[in-house]
Amino acid sequence: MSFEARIANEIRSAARDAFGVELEAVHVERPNDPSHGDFATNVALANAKVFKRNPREVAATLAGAVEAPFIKSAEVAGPGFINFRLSPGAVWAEIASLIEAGENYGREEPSGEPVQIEFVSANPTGPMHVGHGRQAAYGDSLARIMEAAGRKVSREYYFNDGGNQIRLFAESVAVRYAEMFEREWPVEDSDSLYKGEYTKEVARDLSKEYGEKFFDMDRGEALSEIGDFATRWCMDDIRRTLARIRVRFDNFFNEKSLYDSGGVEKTIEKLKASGHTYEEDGAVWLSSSEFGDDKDRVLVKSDGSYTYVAPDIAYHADKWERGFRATVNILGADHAGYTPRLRAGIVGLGLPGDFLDVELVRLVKLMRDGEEVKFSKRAGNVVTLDELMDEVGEDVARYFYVRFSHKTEMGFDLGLAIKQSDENPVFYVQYAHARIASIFRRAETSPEDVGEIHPAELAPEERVLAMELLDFPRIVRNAAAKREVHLLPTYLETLATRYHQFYTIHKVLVDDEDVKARRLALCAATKNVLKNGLGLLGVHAPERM
RNA sequence: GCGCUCGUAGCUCAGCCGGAUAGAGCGUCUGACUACGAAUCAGAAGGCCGCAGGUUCGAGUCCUGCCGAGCGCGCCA
Repeated sequence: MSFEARIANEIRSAARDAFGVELEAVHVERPNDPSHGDFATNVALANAKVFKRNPREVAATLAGAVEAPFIKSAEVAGPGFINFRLSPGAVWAEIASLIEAGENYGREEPSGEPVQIEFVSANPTGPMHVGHGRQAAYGDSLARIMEAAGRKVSREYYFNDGGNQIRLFAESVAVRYAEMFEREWPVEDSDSLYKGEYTKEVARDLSKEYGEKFFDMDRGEALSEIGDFATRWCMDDIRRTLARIRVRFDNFFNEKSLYDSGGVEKTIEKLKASGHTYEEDGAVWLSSSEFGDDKDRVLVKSDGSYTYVAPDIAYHADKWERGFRATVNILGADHAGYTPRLRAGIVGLGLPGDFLDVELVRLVKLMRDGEEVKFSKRAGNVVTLDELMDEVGEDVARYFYVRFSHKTEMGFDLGLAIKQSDENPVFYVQYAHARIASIFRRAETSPEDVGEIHPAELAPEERVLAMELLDFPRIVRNAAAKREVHLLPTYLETLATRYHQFYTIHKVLVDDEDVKARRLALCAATKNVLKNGLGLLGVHAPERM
């Protein structure tokens, strides 16, 4: 049990004994100022009305009543805070068990209902770009963090391999393909085609495998086959990129299977039967405005084809049928308006609306030499995720992506990122880890074997470091609950600072065996937390650098 | 116009369930390597926390309004 929880329990029982008051929420926090002790609580202030007494008086009574071996002192301060100091023995015991826990420190065994997280879900019409990268890094880290916080997680990638975009993409490749044989592939609207260089690569591979066969085929069949090939090509490429940025999925789900299984049709029929649809102008509309959407949406167009909403609703019905009762969709901020209509469809099917939860990730504003790089997949001037990683490396890319709240716009100046890579916060955190590894090499021992710890009073830098280390599980829980991945990088940078400060003032490898064992324990504990924390972000913790 | 997300140091951003003197990195300036890694540390400068009200013992944090930014508001996805 954390010190916060243990202190809260002490306070609760003290309030019960001294005042006959049953306290509900007892807020215990770490003060910013070390002179205010290791922990502080504002109960006397926050519950002034309940106690019907002067807060300072209440605080004094509570502080006097608290008595536990792990608490060294409890003092009243300011308008009525109670400041706690922990006994060194208790702190060292926690540090020892932290080291003992190893990779499980900060991690709870997953239990209960699984949550399904859907993210990236980029269409297979081109390589992943830097915007996808942010969603990939955020989604994967969130999944890891939620797992660490004790939630079962299933990661899924939904890809659209049918529909208009794919048809356009097939045509784009067909045009390139024809060029290779110096022939023509007539298209209606060449402006809407994908123009990226990669379309040539797809065409080259296509021609290698099939030669000129598509010129002799029925145009529709040819396009369908080319589309299949091009889609597969892109998915292979995307999977490679995902692997490179260390993002894994439990399942890749394709839109086509929903048509093949009749899922889309079944969903539409169900919606019709539910009475939440109507026909107008030859189209089938979903009465989504009944469920909070701005307006009603078309499900089936007047030409009989589906809008993208239809398969998406079917897809979510499928998630429900597969047994998921909680899902999180991670989407680009440009899809903000999409949630209400999808939720309307879900509710229309009789499923609970909170089955679907959405996190919007702001787009990445990519800068190069102070100028914004506009990117558009069709125009072809995309900066791909692979190019970004080529320039700054996988660790920097992953770390940088999640360093800021996913809700804020992120400006990423490529030129600057390369130039400043030496001063990058990733290296700051990694350096602390490598530095510790170096100490253990010199000490000729391992972090798992630091010897017996004989508790003693901690120096200020040691105490601050220790308290930071013991805060890790709370940070993980908090990040998971709020789905704010950036709390981890923020924490790790603070921890690294605490360690560097400790390191500068205190020599670890001293002659006094007791002192050495305690300091080595702090090093081992820090190394462990840095490694676990970076692991949650998909960033390496190097032994040397 | 309506909706969503934001507005904190020159720049990029933190800030726990409302707590004590609002923090870090980059940039600028000054110091510290013949002790375990100087990719580090210590210090300085730099703030009407967008503006105005409200809630209360206490507001960067909660509420309302305004100003500003981004995104969305298709029988595109």
